[in-house]
Amino acid sequence: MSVQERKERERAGRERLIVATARELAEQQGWDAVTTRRLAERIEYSQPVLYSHFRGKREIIGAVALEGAAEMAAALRGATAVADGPRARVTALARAYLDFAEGNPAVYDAMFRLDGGLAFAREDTPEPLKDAFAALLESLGEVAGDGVRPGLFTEVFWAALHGLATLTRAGRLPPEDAGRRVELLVDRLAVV
Amino acid sequence: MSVQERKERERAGRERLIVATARELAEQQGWDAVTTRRLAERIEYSQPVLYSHFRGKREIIGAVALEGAAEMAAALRGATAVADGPRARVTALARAYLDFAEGNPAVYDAMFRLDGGLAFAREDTPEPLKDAFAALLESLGEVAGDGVRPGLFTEVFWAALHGLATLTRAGRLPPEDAGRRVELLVDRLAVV
DNA sequence: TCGATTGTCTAGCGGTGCTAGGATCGGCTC
DNA sequence: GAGCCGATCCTAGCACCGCTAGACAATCGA
Repeated sequence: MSVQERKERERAGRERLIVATARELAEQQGWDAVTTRRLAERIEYSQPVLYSHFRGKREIIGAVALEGAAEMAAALRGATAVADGPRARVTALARAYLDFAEGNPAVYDAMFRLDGGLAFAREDTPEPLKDAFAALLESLGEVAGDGVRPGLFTEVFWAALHGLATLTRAGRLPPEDAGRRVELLVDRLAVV
Repeated sequence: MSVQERKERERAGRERLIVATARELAEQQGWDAVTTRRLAERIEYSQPVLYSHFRGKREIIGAVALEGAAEMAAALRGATAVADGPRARVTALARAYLDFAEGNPAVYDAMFRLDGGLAFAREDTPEPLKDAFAALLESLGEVAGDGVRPGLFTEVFWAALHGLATLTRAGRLPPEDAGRRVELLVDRLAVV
């Protein structure tokens, strides 16, 4: 049995190595540079090994997305925990979200822009994704206002943040006023 | 001279054909299916002909984006023209924007998600793109509220719409509550 | 009618995601 | 300890991608 356990351990380790390497490469040079050949070379295995762990490139992106979702949830909770009052929490949440998107663009893309083959907004949505949404909901539910379903409010607020994050990074919005845009968004959307 | 003019006319016609065919193919099967080989086959010329009109695939995407921007601007102005009062105009604008994004997903992607090699939010931004933003500004400037720069307000509102459009289409947001989300967005952001 | 120029095509480069099939290595049985 | 056998991994290759060099043909002006 011990032999089999060791093999499984090694296999799991190699899988983590694949995901970590894909992420690293994506952050360094963008997802376009993450080819199966380059990835295989970096982990010092041949290409087919990748396919013994994942169905294809899409699933690797999905794995990076799940990892990122857990980190984002932690980052959001960390930011809101040290803020006083609902209004301050929402501002901290928005800033933390945009900071995460800016600081981990490849991970953010894996989560929300690319197709990682993951289910969203459904029952069989993977737990890390549900939890990241829950982290948003925890602070945003407080300021949804009367008669507005917290989930619906969270969706709208999230969409606005997502729009700001993607349009800014794609050069569609000038980066200078980023701070003022967040202020305006929180001012108007949150009911304190 | 007449010969040269005829040639230029034919050339311009073929360029329109390329752009129209690329757009059609993208709407039918997605941008991934728009390969230079398939595109060349559809216009019944060989691949290199594409490169005598455009530097590469990116520029073709850019051309589709410009065409789409003009159409979107017209659609937005058409929708707001028949609405009474600032509040109704903003609602109509938001609906028209999301309808355009849903009805022309490939064009929308060319404009705002893919890299078409176009400059945004700068002086040398192509006129159609500036005009599409202007169409947003015309209705949104009315409801920016005191002390808020209309341009900044428009950017935030636009980002929210963009977030809703992209997250919904990518399956990140359930499509059922789309209408309610727009209502909430207009309610909170617009100062009537 | 002939030469030059313009236009178009064939063929091919290096790259992509992915896979079939053979070699090699390890653990298990005798 | 020897030899079998199955798991594991790699080499080689498929069809496709964006893009381009260079040969060829059609068309124009003299």
